Amino acid sequence: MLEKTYDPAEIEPRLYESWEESGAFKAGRNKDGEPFTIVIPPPNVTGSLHMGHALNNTLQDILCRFERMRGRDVLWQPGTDHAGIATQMVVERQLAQSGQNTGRRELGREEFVRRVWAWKEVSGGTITRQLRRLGASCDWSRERFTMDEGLSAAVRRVFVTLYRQGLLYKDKRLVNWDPHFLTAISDLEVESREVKGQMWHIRYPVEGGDESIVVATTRPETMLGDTGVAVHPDDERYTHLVGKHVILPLTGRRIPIVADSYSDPEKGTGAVKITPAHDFNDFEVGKRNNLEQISVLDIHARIIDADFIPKAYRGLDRFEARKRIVEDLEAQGFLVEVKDHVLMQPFGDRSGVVIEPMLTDQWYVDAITLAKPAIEAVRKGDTVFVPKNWDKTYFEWMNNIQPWCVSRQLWWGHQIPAWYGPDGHVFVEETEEEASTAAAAHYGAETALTRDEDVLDTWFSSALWPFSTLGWPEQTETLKRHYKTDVLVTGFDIIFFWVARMMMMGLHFMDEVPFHTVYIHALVRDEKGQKMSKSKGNVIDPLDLIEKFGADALRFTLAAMAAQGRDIKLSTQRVEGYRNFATKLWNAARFAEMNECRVPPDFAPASATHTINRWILGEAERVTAATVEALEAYRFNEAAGGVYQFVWGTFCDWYLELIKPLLNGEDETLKAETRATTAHVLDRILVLLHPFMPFITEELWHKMAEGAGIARASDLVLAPWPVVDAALADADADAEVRWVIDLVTEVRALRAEANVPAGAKLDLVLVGADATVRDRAERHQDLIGRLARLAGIGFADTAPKGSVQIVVAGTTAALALGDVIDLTAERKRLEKEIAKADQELAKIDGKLANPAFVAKAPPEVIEEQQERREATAKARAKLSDALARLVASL
RNA sequence: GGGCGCGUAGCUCAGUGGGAGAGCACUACGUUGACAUCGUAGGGGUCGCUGGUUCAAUCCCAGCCGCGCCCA
Repeated sequence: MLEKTYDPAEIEPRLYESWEESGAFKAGRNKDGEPFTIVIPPPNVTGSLHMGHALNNTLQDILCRFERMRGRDVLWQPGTDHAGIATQMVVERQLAQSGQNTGRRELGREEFVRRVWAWKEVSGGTITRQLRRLGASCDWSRERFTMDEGLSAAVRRVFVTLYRQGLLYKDKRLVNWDPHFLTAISDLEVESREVKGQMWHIRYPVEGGDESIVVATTRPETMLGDTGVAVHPDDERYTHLVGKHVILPLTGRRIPIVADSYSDPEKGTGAVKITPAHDFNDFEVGKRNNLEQISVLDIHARIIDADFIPKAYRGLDRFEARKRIVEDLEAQGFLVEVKDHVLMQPFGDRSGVVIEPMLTDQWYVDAITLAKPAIEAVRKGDTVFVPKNWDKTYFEWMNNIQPWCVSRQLWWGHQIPAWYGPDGHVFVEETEEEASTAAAAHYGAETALTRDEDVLDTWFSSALWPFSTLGWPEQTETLKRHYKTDVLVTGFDIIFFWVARMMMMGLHFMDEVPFHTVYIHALVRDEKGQKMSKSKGNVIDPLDLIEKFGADALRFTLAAMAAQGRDIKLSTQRVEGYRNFATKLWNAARFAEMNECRVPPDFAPASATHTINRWILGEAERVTAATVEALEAYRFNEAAGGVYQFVWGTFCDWYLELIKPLLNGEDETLKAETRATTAHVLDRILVLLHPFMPFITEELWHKMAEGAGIARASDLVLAPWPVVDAALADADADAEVRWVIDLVTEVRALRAEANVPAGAKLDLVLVGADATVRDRAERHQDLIGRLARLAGIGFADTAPKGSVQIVVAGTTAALALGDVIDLTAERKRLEKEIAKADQELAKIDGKLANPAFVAKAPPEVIEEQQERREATAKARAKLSDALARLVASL
């Protein structure tokens, strides 16, 4: 016997363990099945589960469980990401907090990396444990880590291959430099924010004469590295100065005035200072005009110690230097004016400090070349985005892609497989031995090499994830069988970081797209629509919700809210509501159990005879088909909503109520059929709900069988998904039950509006009922009586005196209210109903009277309108009859 | 400046070229041996505004207003 209440906290962990032990999630278990493959977006190894993960993995799990039941050989490939900068940050912070005053540099690279690994060992299990708690049916036996042996080998192979193909190279260019972490970062890791600053107008004297030119800048301190002044070629104010030189204040350096269309005559003074080594635009201007590139900042963004820089500024922090330089310019009369100015300033997304464009040697991937096939693949539809619109975002980025800076001056990550000889010659090889061999060949003798200190951008290894996790560069069976994968489920925030790069790498190395579908889901926000963040303190921890309401409730909530194209504003109330849904299901199962419902081995739904049973069997097929259709289209919310409505609104609210008289009746054959049907439909519900609510459904799957003394062929997780049997739909049964439901609903509404005490049983008379109605009423009078609280159902040609009338499907039903009738209320009700019908009629008549409508609308629409008009008119006539009679009796 | 998206019940949100929906909240009443984490019923909306297309627009198109996000 099922416990009175459902306790997810007890059930969920136990069931997960048993699934994992039985190998239910293992790929290859079902060798005959067509493969279905999803690679998990690898969470940071030292992270913990947040709401975005919960959504992301719930959706993947729904698909995996659905396809597994449908007979596919499912591989949900799990794993974690080493998350270079993020993880290094955490460990550095720990070092700082340990109070031992040892930073990573004091520790040394080897020891520091050892400590990061140690931290990974300690905390690395957290997120995978939490994914299990959520119910994620990953094949954990295949769990990977971006820095494990195999994946590291893949990284080296890709690096070396791209290098040899000329698609990866070392270059001295401006990069986004993070002066806090002392590393280069990619464009994507830079956040531009609007900042209130100033615009300084500085006068640069023109060489040989009294003239001067005023430049406007937001970064006066970089003037130490100015190597030119640019004016627009068409700007007549300055034409005569082009080709001349200015003498840079404070340093006295002599720099040229050049014409370049980069300067905007409308902005500032129309003249700009050019600092090629510290500004991306200036870098380009400098290249076009052959200007020198002079770096004036060190890696900490302090003014360097160099001869050409006045002593007073050497070693100053950039902001301090700005202050001093502005003061000095003012003192010496070079500062013309200072204006408040709002500018876009780049910040490191992790460090939060102002990013400095710096001229450094870095490794770059030729993304422009790699992007071409990746763009084409989406254009051709080899990979489709769902919702479709996201392909625009993808194209936008890919069409404007820049060389990808992949080197990082960090310690935690894949060290770049490049070695340098004494003369700086570079050897790019997969191993140190190969590099040594190459060096020996190059120099004609054994030569000591030093390895490149840098590591690769974390996303470099993530980009290989769909094939590296399957065994590449080895040509494994798994790789052959499961690449390309099926669908990638992810948030839009990493389309650039990850999706685009997987597309490029997948196409380049596997010659095939990594997935046929990219399902982009929403962002989970708090109930006010704010992005959840630690600093705002509005983070809802999915594990708290799981603890409180169960993983099933959280999963169902996320699925039900995962409508395409809109963010999810999560409220606890909603989760609570779906917890109640789980309880409802539990209680429905208890009811079935109490009534000894079970599916006999030879049960054939098609042979069911009773209308109620035939009706629910047809409905069950319909909801099954709808669920499949919705899931195949990634409409999670529709799938969830449809099943919810069926379980609560159809099965519990009506079917279970309708069969109570049958189960308590005398007809044993009918009872047996009804029990079988109930159990059959309940089983169906468990199957349909399993992808969404795996725990409670699995529990009931077993508990119901136990109670009935039957054995299940398998756990629900591996049970076969039903093939829809459309032949079970029975239009007559549908119409009949619909009629019963309408009648009961109408009578209930009437009772409530007429303030009939809940306990009072009334007589119902069907007026002028035809054979069909009479037949239906007689057949179902017990249950109609029960649900509508009737003493009995009779038939008559006219409504009994003093009765109140309603119209159900064209037939007048009279309720003898006797003393309990509230005549005024009843009159009001009838008038309201009539008014509603009149409004409706006016609307339809308006349409039908319109010749254009009759001429142009499709025949079926016209017919439908005519039918509606007739039905409404009939009902209105009966209502007004009833009203007339009522008024007469007053 | 470029791009994407959103404005539907008090709140959170579905949805559709032809009869406005759900959950929560609210109100009233609770009875029938699954369920008070429940049941029954009810109130509540010119579907942001203005035009256009159409026989017909909440839905398609344009403009406007308000809001959000991404990129520069």
